[in-house]
Amino acid sequence: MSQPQPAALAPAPSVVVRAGTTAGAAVREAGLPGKGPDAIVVVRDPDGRLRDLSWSPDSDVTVEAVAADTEDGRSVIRHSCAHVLAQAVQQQFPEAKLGIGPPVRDGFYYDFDVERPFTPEDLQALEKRMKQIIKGAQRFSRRVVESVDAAKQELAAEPYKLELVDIKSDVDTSEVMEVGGGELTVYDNLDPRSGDQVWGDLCRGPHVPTTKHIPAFKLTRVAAAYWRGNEKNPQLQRIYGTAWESQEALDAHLEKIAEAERRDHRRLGAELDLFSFPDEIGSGLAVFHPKGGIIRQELEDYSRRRHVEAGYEFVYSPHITKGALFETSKHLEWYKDGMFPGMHLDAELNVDGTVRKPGQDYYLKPMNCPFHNLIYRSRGRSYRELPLRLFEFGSVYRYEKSGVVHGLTRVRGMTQDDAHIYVTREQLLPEIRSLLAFVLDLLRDYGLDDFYLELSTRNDEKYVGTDEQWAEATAILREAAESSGLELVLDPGGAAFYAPKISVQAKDALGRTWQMSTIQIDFQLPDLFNLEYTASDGSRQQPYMIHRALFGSIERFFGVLTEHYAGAFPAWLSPVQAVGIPIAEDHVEHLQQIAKSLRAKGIRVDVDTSDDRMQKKIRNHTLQKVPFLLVAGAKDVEAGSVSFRFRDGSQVNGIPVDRAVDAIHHWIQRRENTSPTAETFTLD
RNA sequence: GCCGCCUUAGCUCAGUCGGCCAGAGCGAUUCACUCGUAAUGAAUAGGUCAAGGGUUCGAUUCCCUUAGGCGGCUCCA
Repeated sequence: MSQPQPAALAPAPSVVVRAGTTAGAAVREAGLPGKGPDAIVVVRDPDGRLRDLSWSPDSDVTVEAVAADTEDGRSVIRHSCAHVLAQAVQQQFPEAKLGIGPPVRDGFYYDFDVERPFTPEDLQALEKRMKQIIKGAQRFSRRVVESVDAAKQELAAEPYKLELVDIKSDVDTSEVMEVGGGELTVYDNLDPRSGDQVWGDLCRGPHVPTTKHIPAFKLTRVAAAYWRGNEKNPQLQRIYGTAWESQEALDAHLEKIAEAERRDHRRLGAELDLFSFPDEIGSGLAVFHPKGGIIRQELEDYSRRRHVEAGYEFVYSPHITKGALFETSKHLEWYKDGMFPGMHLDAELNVDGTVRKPGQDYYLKPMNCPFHNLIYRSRGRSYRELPLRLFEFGSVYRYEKSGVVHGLTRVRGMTQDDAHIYVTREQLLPEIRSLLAFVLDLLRDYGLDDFYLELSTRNDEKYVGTDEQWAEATAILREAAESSGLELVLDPGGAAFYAPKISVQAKDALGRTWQMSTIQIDFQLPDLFNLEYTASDGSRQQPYMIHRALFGSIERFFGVLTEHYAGAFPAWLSPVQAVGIPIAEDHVEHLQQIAKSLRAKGIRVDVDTSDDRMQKKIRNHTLQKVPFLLVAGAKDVEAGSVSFRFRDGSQVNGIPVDRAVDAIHHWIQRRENTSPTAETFTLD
């Protein structure tokens, strides 16, 4: 999630720190703020390292002052707040052993090894202690530890910290804040009056000058986490919190979390009667109700149409297959754990129990590509047919571990809008370029328009194929990605074992990013399936294969769009596009006539003839997020008109029926993604 | 898969420190009301308190197991 408060726009002010003086003194002399949301909390040295305000260089240096309300400033506040949390935990639970405590996006956490897990009541008590510590204005004081042995002696009671000291040389990531940067340092918390050490922690820093510089924080949740992220290690108890440069920024952040909860697609799915996950079917397996079905159908129909226009051909394949197919494709070798177990069929036994016919294993398919390869291979192919673009809304099943299924975004059964494109070497780059443009264009049509690209490269631990193949495919993807003009982020080692990939990351209305489309170049499967085509010179050549999913999974895309629009879908996707609301029973007939005209144009419209009062009807259909409410009473009946009320409560009254019908029709036909309002809804 | 929390009416949630007929709001149904821009009134129906086992004179309440959900961790072709 992005920040509710934009970081200060002005460039960070520079100050010169004279040799032997502190950064803090220079900042003060320069007249920069020492408190408030834009207080300077650390400085950045010419090498880009963040330094404490107590830092004192050996020679004159120019540094950048880093304010609390910048991303770096917030990280420092959060990291310092994590220390305060750890101090509070060890006050309250002296036996607690410390894990790590880094800042993370929007907050921080700290891991502890404790006898019993923390309870919500513990969190409250800890918050209270933290507030006392912060009020006490303890000083964060950096101290270099002489040697590894000295550090070990000091940390004898902290087994996890000892481990970090031992592995210090090979951890230097943003997650492990404890060690790194060449020397071992401890940050002591000092009592401001006596100067006594109250608490201390192995840490590379930097920190805010005193605990008073943590203006606002909140502990948010507890969870278990494996020590150093490895499931073979013991689980520690993790406390998450968030901290900000001001109470206002914290409140804005909490409000944003509340808004995300209100938009949660699982909640909206029930409220708007779109889909459900009946226990009887099984975890991670959704059913779409009629209203969700309409949205899904519209999503798919539009996609289908665009794919036809872009030269794709539609294919279908079954949901299960004999295991041999996935042996050929190596899915059974690489992903068996993620597949539903096979079903053993067709075996026949003799009376004595011996096998007469051995039978075979069938599997639910986790991917569509092997099937598409069989379609490709079903007859000889000519270079004239390439690029051959096979598309399928393919249902796939993956045995996701029980703890990971989550609404529509992580399911066990889903529909991929999957395409496999077979091309010659020469066609590869232009095809990927146009593919990328196609993908982005289509995503924009659904209302997502803020993207960046991610290039996932080879995981050297886990891959098949030659160095040349990987280098070539990666270079082509990179070139296509760079020519798109979008920001490109590298994801080293993030590729699947068989191919590098470009993924399109889209930001939704709340600024959260979702991985949407993926594009992969595959040189393995054409080989494993012996795919070939006849070139113009009569030789047999192996095609390249591109895997491509646009939505990824329809279910997930549905979930993302639900949250993006907060359930207020664009009119063209809305399950109910218009509802007629009569003021009294006498006005029903008039609305029925209007509804008839709308239906004739393919618009989904109801007339609410229930016993409810008209105010109640407006409330009901507003809560159902219907884009066009058509109100009619005696005045409208007499004038042959109708009155509009929109989702935002704005209204346009007394519109002649024909104009109203045309305007709604045009709005939907244009696939406007915004909600109509009195201001934006034009009647021409 | 691991850790923690949770599961009471269709939905959201009270409640029972182990004891008579388990409550509310919304929703549903019926009746009355016919109303100009976010909740008209009344009545009725609806629950083996997730499932199974145990402890107990007695369990929705305590314990165990299972299923499902939620928040993380690990994983995500």
